[in-house]
Amino acid sequence: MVEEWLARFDEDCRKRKIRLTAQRRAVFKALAEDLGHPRVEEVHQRLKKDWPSLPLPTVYRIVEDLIASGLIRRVASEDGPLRLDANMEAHQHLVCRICGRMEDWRDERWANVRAPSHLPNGFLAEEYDIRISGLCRACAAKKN
Amino acid sequence: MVEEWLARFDEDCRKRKIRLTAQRRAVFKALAEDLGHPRVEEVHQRLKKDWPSLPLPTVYRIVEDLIASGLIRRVASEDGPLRLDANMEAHQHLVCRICGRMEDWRDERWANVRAPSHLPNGFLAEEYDIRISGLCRACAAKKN
DNA sequence: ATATGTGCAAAGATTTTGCGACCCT
DNA sequence: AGGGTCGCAAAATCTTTGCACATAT
Repeated sequence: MVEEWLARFDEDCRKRKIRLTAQRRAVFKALAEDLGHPRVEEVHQRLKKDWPSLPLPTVYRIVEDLIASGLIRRVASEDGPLRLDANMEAHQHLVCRICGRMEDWRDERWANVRAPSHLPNGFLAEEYDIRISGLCRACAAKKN
Repeated sequence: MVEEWLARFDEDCRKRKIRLTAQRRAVFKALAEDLGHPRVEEVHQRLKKDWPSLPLPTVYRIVEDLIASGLIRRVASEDGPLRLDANMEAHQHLVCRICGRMEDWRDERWANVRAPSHLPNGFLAEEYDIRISGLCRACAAKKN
């Protein structure tokens, strides 16, 4: 699957006129290999073994570019560091209100949702980000 | 409306055995008066005029407590600072993928959605946070 | 060739922590 | 009275910026 995504990545870069650099490809590859919503810091660590010198600020810049181009997306942890997701397919997240932990979840009810054609202030909908907020088992147990 | 929310706040504090302090009440009041998803820093600024000495770290601690108790909630800006919302009623957000700007939006289709009774790993659903991700008018214009 | 992207170093912004004093219940 | 909270100061974490050099198209 990673191979397939990388091929599409190259194609998308050409299509969107973003320069395809080795650094960008490496960052995307790291994200495609880790779909557990890693932080930028974690991506950087993962890249260390193949690319020991790639600096963290560069990873930040690349991540920003890829998000702006729609090749990856942010999935806010709601409590601090930015988290990333190379999975652009429709899926939902369960987010713990207390510890911020987040896991993927897919419910067919949401799969075919479409945005209304008219949203306020000319907002251009691209996709739904549906998250169910609540308590994970561990935090629920702590509260009794 | 703010008065009503404050009354409920006092009651909820008692109910949940959180000590009702003047500081906590002031923070909640500031949030009830500004429903535009302020950052912690903005809440702190707003409190300055009524409470010049209340330190920022204390605001952080109070905010953390109120979130953990379900009296307010986080609405992640997806690109950095934590944002807060004292409006606990069901509503949706439009979030710009590029600039992170976020606005409230209410669609009746979502108003009465209920969480499935069984979620993975014993996750305890409290509410849906439905956000439509895309481009705000300004960012859409910049991209042509 | 040239505009775009990267590396390096430094700073900026945001959030957390430790500890003694204070105050709600 | 006693344990949760607050104030203060300091630090840790996360993210951005400026500028010179390198590189993709």
